Amino acid sequence: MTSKTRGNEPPSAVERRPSTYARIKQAIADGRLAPGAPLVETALAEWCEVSRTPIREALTRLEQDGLVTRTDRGLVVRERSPEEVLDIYETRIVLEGTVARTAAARRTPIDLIHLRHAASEMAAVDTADEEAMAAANRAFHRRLWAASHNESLTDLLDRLDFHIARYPRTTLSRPGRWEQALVEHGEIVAAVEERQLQLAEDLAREHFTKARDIRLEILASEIDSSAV
Amino acid sequence: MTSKTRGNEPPSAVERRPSTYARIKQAIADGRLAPGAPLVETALAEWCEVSRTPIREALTRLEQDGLVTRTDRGLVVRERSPEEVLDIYETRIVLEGTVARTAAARRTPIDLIHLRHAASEMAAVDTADEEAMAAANRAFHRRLWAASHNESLTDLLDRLDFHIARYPRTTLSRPGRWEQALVEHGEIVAAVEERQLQLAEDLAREHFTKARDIRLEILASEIDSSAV
DNA sequence: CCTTACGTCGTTGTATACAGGAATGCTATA
DNA sequence: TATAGCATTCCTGTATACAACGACGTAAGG
Repeated sequence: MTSKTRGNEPPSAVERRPSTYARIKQAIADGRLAPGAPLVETALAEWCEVSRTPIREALTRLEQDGLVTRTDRGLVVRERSPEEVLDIYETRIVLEGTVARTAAARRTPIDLIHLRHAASEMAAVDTADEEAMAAANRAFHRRLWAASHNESLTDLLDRLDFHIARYPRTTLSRPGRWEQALVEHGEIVAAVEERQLQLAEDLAREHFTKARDIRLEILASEIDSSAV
Repeated sequence: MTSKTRGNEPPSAVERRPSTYARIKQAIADGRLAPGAPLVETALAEWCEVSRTPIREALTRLEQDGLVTRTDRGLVVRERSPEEVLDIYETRIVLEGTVARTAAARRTPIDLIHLRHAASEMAAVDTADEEAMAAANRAFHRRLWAASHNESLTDLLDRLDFHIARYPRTTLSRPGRWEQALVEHGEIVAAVEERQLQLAEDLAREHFTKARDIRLEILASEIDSSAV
């Protein structure tokens, strides 16, 4: 990736450049733009090989997303304290539980097909490829969101998701967690299929509560190792 | 951005201009820009007496907010179906319940003071001024949000709030609803004070469930009256 | 040596110029 | 009269010019 240095693009080339917004967002996601890093328009413009105008648009959107914030030193990648990270998990636990309950109430047969497909795709993923694991997991949960047919829920979860996604892979790469997640996904799908509203909600909440607990451990170990 | 030089600005010569974003948002809120209305940059630029650049920034933010959307006819004020409105209420019921529960767990003495102040301000509002009623009500609930000390919750609720706020006043101007809301607010504050987590959550959920029910009636009556 | 004042530079906010693309309407011809 | 083709005209996306503001460094004076 990072194929810059293309100044003379042939008009025939089908090369589809991702939006500046997506590019910067991705750079934040994978840590190339670390939390606290200053975002200078001219520098980003040079990086993306566009003028400041699209950069400004992207930064505006990112700021609205809450991924980027204004400090006295200008625009920087937003830093999240451990408390904030846990708060995001708490919020997500509630919303994912609600999504599961609503999906159990509203799911269509097609939703079930999609859910099962996503679950089996996930089971087939190479467990050495953390990137693919995260993608498959996300795909499954997005299918569950979609099955709730509540767009406002989906919108909010989409927002939350990226705030956590910046801290990648980790909860799923814990030994045994992946297999456990597969089982839990299966249980959630079953509850959704059988229209067990309360059960679906409880299972989803437990599922994400475990993710939060693992995150808490990770945060704790980071504090341990950084404290000197 | 907005002017930081305050204090020495005579309010006469240069009227303190709110941000273009706030202006357009307000215009959407009070219906001057009705749902479905096309948003043409040049027209808005003329209206706000600025160039297209700040307009574009505002529209980008509004689009990110979900208040404005891109159709084949360009950018328009987003229209919400009755189903979507109810879905927003459903989501909000859950989040407000969570906020109340979290506030009961985390509230500080200062939070309580703010809450009681906001409640009494609300009790003192002239019930003929729907605008003031809505503002006081919103101020109270925002205090409750703040007492939860969970910024991600607050962020999401802030987003949701405006999607509903566009349909103004109505649920509180129902006969008797205002007085009932005052009582319910008092109960919520008491539960938060006494750290009754479950009670606070239940009360908040009931409070917003009633708002949703009233909204449902309003939507029903609109359908009745529009059906010819 | 410390402090202060001034100048330069960097960065952002705003305005404007320019080009591509889509929609609309007009005209000419069958 | 209907239709096809063309021109005009919006409108948006991008680039660039410009001004204001703040930060930083340097130099001068106490």
